[in-house]
Amino acid sequence: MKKHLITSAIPYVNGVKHLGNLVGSMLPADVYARFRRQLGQLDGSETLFICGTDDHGTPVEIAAQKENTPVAAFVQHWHDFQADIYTRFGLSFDHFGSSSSPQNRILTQHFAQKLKDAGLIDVRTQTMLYSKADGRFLPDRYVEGTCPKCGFGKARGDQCDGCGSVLDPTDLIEPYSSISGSKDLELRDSKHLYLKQSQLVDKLRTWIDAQNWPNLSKSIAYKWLDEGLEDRGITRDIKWGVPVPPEVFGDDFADKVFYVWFDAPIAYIAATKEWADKQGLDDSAWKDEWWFGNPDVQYTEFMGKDNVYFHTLSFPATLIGSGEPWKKVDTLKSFNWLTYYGGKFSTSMGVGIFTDTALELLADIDNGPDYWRYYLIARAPESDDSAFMWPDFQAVVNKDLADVLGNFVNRTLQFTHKNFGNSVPASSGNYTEADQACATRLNDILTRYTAHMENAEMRRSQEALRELWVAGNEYLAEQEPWKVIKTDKERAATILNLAIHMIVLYARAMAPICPFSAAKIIALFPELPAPTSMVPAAKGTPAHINTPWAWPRSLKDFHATLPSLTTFQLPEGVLFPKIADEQIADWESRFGNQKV
RNA sequence: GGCGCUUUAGCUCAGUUGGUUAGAGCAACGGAAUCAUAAUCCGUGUGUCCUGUGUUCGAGUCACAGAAGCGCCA
Repeated sequence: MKKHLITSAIPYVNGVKHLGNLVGSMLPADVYARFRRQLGQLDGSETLFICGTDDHGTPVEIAAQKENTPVAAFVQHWHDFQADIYTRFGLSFDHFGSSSSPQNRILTQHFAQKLKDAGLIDVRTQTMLYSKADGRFLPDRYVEGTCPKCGFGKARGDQCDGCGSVLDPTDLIEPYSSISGSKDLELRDSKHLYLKQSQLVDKLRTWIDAQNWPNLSKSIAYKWLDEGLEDRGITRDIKWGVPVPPEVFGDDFADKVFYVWFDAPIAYIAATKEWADKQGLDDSAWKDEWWFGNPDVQYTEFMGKDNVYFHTLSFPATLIGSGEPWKKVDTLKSFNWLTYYGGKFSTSMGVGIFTDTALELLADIDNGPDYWRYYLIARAPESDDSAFMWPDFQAVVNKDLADVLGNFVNRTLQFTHKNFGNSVPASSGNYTEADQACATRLNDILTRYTAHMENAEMRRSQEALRELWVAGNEYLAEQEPWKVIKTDKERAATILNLAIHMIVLYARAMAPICPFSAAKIIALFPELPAPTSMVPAAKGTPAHINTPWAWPRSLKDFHATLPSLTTFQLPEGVLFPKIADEQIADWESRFGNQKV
């Protein structure tokens, strides 16, 4: 039986993520996972969707220090903060873990041990700047000084923002610590562990040759291989991280931790163990079933393009180097950036829309998160960077969700209600050519839609979904039940019966992209099972994890999985309230409407 | 600096292995209809397919050079 393992790149724990982070991996991964779960109800396949926060590294350590908060508490706070936001966006992780979990510490140390056993770990000495005032080694970006090339006063140890030169911290004139400002720096030697990736080049190439990845992913991977993959330092002189076990690597390493990019991808595995542990399952539930040598597992990773290197080379190097049969990625889906009016979303500059703000802006609308989900999927930066603009957001949401879909549901149910009350009018069973043509068309669209979903093609999926909705409006315009009913009530009943079934079809088909709205529509039909949630409702908003709705792969599948419909309710209020022009104008003035 | 991506209708983008009059959605304009949240449906596009050179019977589609924008560089 097929098993679909899905991971989204884990967001850095420090602070709130913006919409670009959301659309770059977690949201498309969620759409794909939801689709897989629904399809699983037809083909029996299982789905596991894992994510978490990336907790380690210097930025977190320093941020916590500045707030005078213990790092672990700082991390826990932001982890919970982010998890809550994602729940409210309807992200249906089976588990949202932490790279600072005990599970990850054990696994990371396990991999380091295995790599050492395989002879792939070297000890090398690095010379780095040490700040006495800060009591720590300074990573490149935390050293500032005057650029030797252009004289720019605030050049960083890795690069000069004045002239763009790539620098070494020791190049800087009058270097100082950007943490404390102290100039009391000195060079000290420090021993570090290196992963001998250069010895894994052949194995990696053989593996990558066999992969069916998108061009972008493959070309990035080959580029690194062609240039000769360099050995990589996997330890750091900081305190916050997975400790390097001195019993394995010696006392020189007692105060060191693994580099954040060494332990972060391992957290995919560790978070799966967290998931199993939480339910009291034994190790085979996460290991043998999902990660360790099960040939039935199909593994799909979602990430922004900046993460491709780590997922195509460095993480696989860890897995392959271990000599153990750990599951490696099968399908690697990478995204470009969402920009704010063509400029960068920037956390430090406060440019763009952050996920918590996005939720607040539409807090009055109970399916408001779907507005974001739908829009972001429609504009997913799949082949190129894609620009967020307020009027575009308004146009897509109002036109597609409110006018095309919302109005179809409303016009169908209102008209039916006037003529047949709350009962679903029975079909005569006599179908016209037009009915057949409509069915054929819906079937064609569903076939394409399913194929796009299987390939995790977001924009195309959204287009197909929209086509389904348009087909319903066209059918009504053609059949004119409001005219037919004056002379032939039975025929009008058949038309409406079909239109009402389309509503349910739409709800099931849109559930991966717009789960909240799908649930809202399904709730109009008392005979249809309501969604249940695995995740506790956060702030009154359920995540709708377990949708009991089979995927409508075809009309045949749709009908086979549908209980008979006899009654319905009119929606209370409007399914998709529109976003007003004044609202957009207000947001434009608040957040800006030009490139920064 | 190295490498890569992008450049197609006012806007956002599709265009498979090169093959006849280059497509979709939005916007705009015209019309139909009135069941519906004035929503819907139908119709309307003379676009140096960034530029240049080349390969070819034939190029948006391939090659080379260049321009602009963007990204990545562990």
